[in-house]
Amino acid sequence: MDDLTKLDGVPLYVKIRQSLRENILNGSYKRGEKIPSEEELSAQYGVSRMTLRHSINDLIDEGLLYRRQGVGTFVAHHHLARDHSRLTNFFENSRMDGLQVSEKVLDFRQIPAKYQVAKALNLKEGDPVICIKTLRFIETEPVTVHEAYIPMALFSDLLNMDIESQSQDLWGFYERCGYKVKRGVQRLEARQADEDLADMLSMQVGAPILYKERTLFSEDGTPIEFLYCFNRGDMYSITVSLLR
Amino acid sequence: MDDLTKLDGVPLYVKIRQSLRENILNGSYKRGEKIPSEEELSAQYGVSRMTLRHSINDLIDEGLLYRRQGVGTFVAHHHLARDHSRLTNFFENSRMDGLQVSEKVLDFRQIPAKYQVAKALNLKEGDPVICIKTLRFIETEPVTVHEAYIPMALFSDLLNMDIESQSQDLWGFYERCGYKVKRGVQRLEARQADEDLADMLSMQVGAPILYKERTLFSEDGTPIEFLYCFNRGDMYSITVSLLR
DNA sequence: ATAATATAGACGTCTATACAACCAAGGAGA
DNA sequence: TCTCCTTGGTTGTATAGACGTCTATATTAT
Repeated sequence: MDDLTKLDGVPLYVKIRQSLRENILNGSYKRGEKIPSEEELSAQYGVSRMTLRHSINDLIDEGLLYRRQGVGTFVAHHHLARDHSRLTNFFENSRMDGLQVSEKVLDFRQIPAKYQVAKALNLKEGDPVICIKTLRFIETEPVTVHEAYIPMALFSDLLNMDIESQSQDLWGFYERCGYKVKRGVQRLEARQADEDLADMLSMQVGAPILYKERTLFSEDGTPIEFLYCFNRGDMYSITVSLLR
Repeated sequence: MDDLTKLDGVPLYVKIRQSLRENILNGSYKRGEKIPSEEELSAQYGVSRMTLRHSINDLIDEGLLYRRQGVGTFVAHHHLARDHSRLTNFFENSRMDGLQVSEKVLDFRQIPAKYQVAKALNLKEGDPVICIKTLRFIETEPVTVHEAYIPMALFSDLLNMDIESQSQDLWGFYERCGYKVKRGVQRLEARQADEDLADMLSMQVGAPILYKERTLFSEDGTPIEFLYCFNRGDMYSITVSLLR
């Protein structure tokens, strides 16, 4: 049943986690039902109980399992869609839905940071930042004005690159520079389109705009991007998952 | 330095986690700097390395620390505000900001579930649900129309209770019924006030509304609440943190 | 019947140890 | 000077075992 032949560099707990995850998703372990005890499973997989617990802990974090001390470990009744629990970006998300997405770069240059940008990026007012302003489309329809600021000090390479090709994969670019996007904080408001926005997004002045401000952080907590985002209210909604 | 006298029922890893957290927050371990090695800390606290790692793992999940294999463990440069990373509710949040909050119950009764409600709560259309509609105020200003649906089957007790006192602490009520709020999924849109909303929220027809749909889940994945929420765009914003 | 108690099974915590993987820095050799 | 390699330090994975705590159930006493 379970090979788990070693020597491939994949940790045991990862393989076991994967095996358990499959059993849950394909229904071998049914929703709400108790799975075998840790003792039993560790014997089944031929690993120590601590290793097995490592796998189960991960699946609990994913929301697939839950424990009741003194009773057992159970499959959750409701599996949250994986995307919801993750920080994803516009292109990833929309392409996942099978939609054609594209963008047009409106502006791209180095400027001194204004107060709000500097504060979010942990810089001083006036420090150099790169500003990338784009208009984003879903299936030829303009839906979002996107205004990103990234610290010059971290990503000066960007200025020497082909922005058209980079701007669609900023996250990849960050990673190639050694900063993995790990966390973010975003704030959302409902606003109304002013003349500029209405013009760019082909909508009426006063129509609803879903406004978003977001800061992205790398694993070590360095702020790597601050973003203003104006989304057409009639074309865009944002889904997020919450933990307690 | 570190007492950790046992016999109080508090696990060692929790005490150590707390001690480390304090050292981080009060600056004994400075941002970006390396903390002592796991070997060193486990000796310092007089516990095994595995126990110490348990504490550190928790703090990494909180975003206070990060590891670099082969190098060490470091204090994150940017500590996300604790509230942001958590699922919190309206009253908790606003009171934390020192604001006076209150609410008026507009409607409270048992009704058959409509399609969307039934689907979110994992019920069949027409199954009985309890509907609680309230108007919420910050400092005498109406800001939110709040329409919650909860499954009759789980919380029939609610009908026999003083709704005025319960509705302000629904989460506490859920918990007393054995369902701890653990996860949530919410979707946000920008909309415009119709006549009803404009009237209730003392705003003009067409003014922006931050619309929110939310489902809450207990630890075992049972959906326990589905919510429509209409927030005055000029008074309300939503902040969430994201993980990757 | 009801209440107190014992028990078995399950998860929760903790230890002591071992080796693997990885990284930084310094030394050896070309 | 430059490259390669060794080495020490640190985190990553894994083990076997012990004991604590909690829950549900069966048993016993009242």
